[in-house]
Amino acid sequence: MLDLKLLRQEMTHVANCLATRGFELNVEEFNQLEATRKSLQVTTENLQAQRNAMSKQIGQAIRQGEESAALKTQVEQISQDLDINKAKLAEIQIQMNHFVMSIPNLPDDSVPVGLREEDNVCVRTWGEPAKFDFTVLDHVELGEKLQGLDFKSAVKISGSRFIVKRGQIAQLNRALTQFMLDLHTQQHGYEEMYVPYLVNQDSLYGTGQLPKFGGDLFHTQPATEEGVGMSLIPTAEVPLTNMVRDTILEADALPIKLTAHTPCFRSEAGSYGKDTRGLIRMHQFEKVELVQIVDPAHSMQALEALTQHAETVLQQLKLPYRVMALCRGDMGNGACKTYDLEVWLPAQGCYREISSCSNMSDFQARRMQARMRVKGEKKPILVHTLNGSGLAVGRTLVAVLENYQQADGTIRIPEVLQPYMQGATHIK
RNA sequence: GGUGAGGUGGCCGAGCGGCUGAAGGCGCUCCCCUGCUAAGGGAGUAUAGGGUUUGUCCCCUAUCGAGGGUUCGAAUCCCUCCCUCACCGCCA
Repeated sequence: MLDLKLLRQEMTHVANCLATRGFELNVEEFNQLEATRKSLQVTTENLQAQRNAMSKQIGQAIRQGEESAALKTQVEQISQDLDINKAKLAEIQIQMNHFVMSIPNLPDDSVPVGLREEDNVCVRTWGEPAKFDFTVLDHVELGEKLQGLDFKSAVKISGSRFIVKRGQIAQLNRALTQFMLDLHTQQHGYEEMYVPYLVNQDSLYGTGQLPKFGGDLFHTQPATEEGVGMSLIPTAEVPLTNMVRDTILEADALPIKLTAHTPCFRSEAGSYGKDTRGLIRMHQFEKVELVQIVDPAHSMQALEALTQHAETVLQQLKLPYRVMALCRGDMGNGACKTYDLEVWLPAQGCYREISSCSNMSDFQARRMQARMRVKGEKKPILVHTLNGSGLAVGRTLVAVLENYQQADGTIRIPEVLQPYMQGATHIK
């Protein structure tokens, strides 16, 4: 959510800036809403002030045993007007709120201009794609050959875009998450968290999934008729970031660095036909998430650091990758800057996204009212929030299978994972 | 799920229809005093929105778990919901 004051005062600048990410701000609609809001709010507050003052008079009159009936009828009239105005104002505020909540974040100046994926800029690459002297298999063939990826059972049990992993592959999956969590907690200073997988609506508004992207989520049925159901998390970013919702933090409590391993659930509505083969796009997948809550002055350095933390996972696994700075049009709604990590997949002969690291600046903090106290400042200021995958476990598994495959269809186990596999060196 | 007790400012805790944005205490900030330390005295100390100015000044409104209701007026009364605690039941 953007700063309403900024929106009011720098409308043209904001609109132009948003246009560079492909969002058309309806200036006219906003101005109209704003004008109506202003006049309604002023009259409403004036009426309230009148009512409060006269009610006080009535109180005094009664205490002194004076007549108060005339005053009462006057106030009654005011109250009636007030009710009408209040209702109108509430309606406008709902509209305003929806309007503002639907506006994406302003991109940072350093973000490449462009609207499509092709406009993303490669910042650096790491590692060399290995050369194979045999025909490489993709992870689906490898997984089925090793009887470790069971797509048939998953379809029977749940449907498409689900997976059953078994045996050594299931274990490798577990090894990956253990390895990632250990790395981030022991080397990168994150606190390990265990969080709910079902969250309430406030949390989803806080991190920006709602109101715009409810269709990407799985929602549970309301528990009661009036009650609103909870939703399965699409990423641990939601519970982790919402830890600081409605909180004023002391400066010395920052930065807060949190990590959690959770399943993630996405409806993938609108992605029909995309990545239908294999593990790339699942309704349920696992991720080790990194979240940082920082002083706004340091958020850009924090983004670089957080991206490094995610990169370290790939480096230790010796998986070739590249870092892409997303262009304005390709970034997620709440991000002011995003780096995607793309891992090399030999079977596809291309790099595929395995992590997305974003600085959300104050976009989520404003929605969540997550603030900090600054020395010398009277008012608390909004913190900045960042998040990134460190990494998507399912896709990392794909990368390991494909990059570490051998001519006979077996898989070497990356050295750093072997301690987590009882010292095993291969999956056969 | 049942019964009972509660949810008030950074924290503790009063208030139970108007004089309460909220006593008192703790904490914190500034000042004074005391040669250090301890103690003492004084002042200040919520958040959000708006008006007005762009002067960190002033004014207004809202907020005592959330949402409704009663009333001229609600932290205070009524209803619904959420949460916390205790006991019972059930259960991984």
